[in-house]
Amino acid sequence: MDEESEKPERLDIPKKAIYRLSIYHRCLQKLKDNGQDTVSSTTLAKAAGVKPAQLRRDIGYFGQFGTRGLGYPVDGLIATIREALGREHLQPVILVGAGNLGSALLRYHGFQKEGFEVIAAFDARPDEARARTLNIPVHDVTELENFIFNNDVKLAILCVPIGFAQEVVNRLVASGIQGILNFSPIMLEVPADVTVNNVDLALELEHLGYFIR
Amino acid sequence: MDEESEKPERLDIPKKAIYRLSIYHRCLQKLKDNGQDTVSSTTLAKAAGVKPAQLRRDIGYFGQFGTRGLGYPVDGLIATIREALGREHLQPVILVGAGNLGSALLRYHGFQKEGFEVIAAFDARPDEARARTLNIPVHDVTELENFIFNNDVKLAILCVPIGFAQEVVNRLVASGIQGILNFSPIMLEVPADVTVNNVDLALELEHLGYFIR
DNA sequence: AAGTGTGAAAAGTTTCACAGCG
DNA sequence: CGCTGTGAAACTTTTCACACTT
Repeated sequence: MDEESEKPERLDIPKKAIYRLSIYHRCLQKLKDNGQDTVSSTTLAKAAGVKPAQLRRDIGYFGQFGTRGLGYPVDGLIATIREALGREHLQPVILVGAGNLGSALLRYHGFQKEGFEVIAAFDARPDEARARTLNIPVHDVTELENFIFNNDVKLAILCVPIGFAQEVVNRLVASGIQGILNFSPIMLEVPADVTVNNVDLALELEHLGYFIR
Repeated sequence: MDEESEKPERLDIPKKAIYRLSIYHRCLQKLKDNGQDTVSSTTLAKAAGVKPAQLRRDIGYFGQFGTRGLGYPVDGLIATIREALGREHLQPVILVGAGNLGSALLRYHGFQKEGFEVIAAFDARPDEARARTLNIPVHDVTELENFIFNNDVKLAILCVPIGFAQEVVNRLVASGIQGILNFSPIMLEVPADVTVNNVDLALELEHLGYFIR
């Protein structure tokens, strides 16, 4: 949620800018596929749905990459963003809680596409039948600690029922997990050097309720 | 994404405050279940994971409800928030795109719990077998317009493949949908009086990548 | 004494606007 | 000329701190 930790430099980059970086990355990928090799802030900004000045500012946080009068090199920018987001290498991820939502996420291939690999799932009562329909091993949750340690996993997706969330998180943190994508509608308590990202589906729907009349 | 529309007063309330309102609502519900009938900003704020001053400010956007020296009436606050979020009545919702993620969301009961009812799903090629495993009708997407009109639906959950997203959104908007919960990793174009809420799962995972070392 | 409501300060973020480079 | 890079202005949101009420 927050970090006043040991990371150099990077601390004064707005969190929202980090999110936009991923969006830019996707747009750049598409441009690259189309054979573009340079792009102006105006063009990229339009594709990403932001203002050109904001895009330039966001990119500026990481250095100077553009050529005045021309624009940015597509490949160069992609490399820079991958580097910034720590995505040079395939990142292993585990998923805890292979219930309805959890199994759906395992079948969802959006993660894989973006440089993450969900290498295993864990559940309190692994469902053999369901496990066979996924092509990822579903382990008993008791094996969590060993697996994380042996495979040097840093990221976890959490889909367990509310009542178990905090307990599981404590174990994840103790085993060395540094980032948690949390689908339980609950505020998790973690040390300052662990980042939690909440995805609260009901909350997003409720939020819309405010804007419809 | 933004609105400079005809809504009175409410325009100067921060969007983030609206999100927090849903969180407060949940915490209040829990307090009520525990038999509490008043709560101080300090207590509620701790439960919601925010600072007391922020909670008071957020609540203050909607009026004065507290009693100095005592706190807020739990019931009163719940009522106020429900009213603000437009949740006095059960809100019908449709889901478009009953693929992997879509069907998982249909099985997810978090929405129902929070006052929304997913009353129908639509798909380009409704899968009969899969439909039987859900207890919600899956219609052909051609019936979209009629259904929305006949049932006065205002909210839609969008889980179609990227390539179809904008096209479907145009139809939703033309049929009177005012709020869209979008799971496709794409920036949708909608008129200013329609609100889009993006839930981009891959992006959330990428965001975590920045914070792990 | 306990706790709200809120001006005013601080912090965070976006946008403008333009100098300066290729 | 076109487009980046960026100071400075504008705007938004959070936090402080305290007067005020029960």
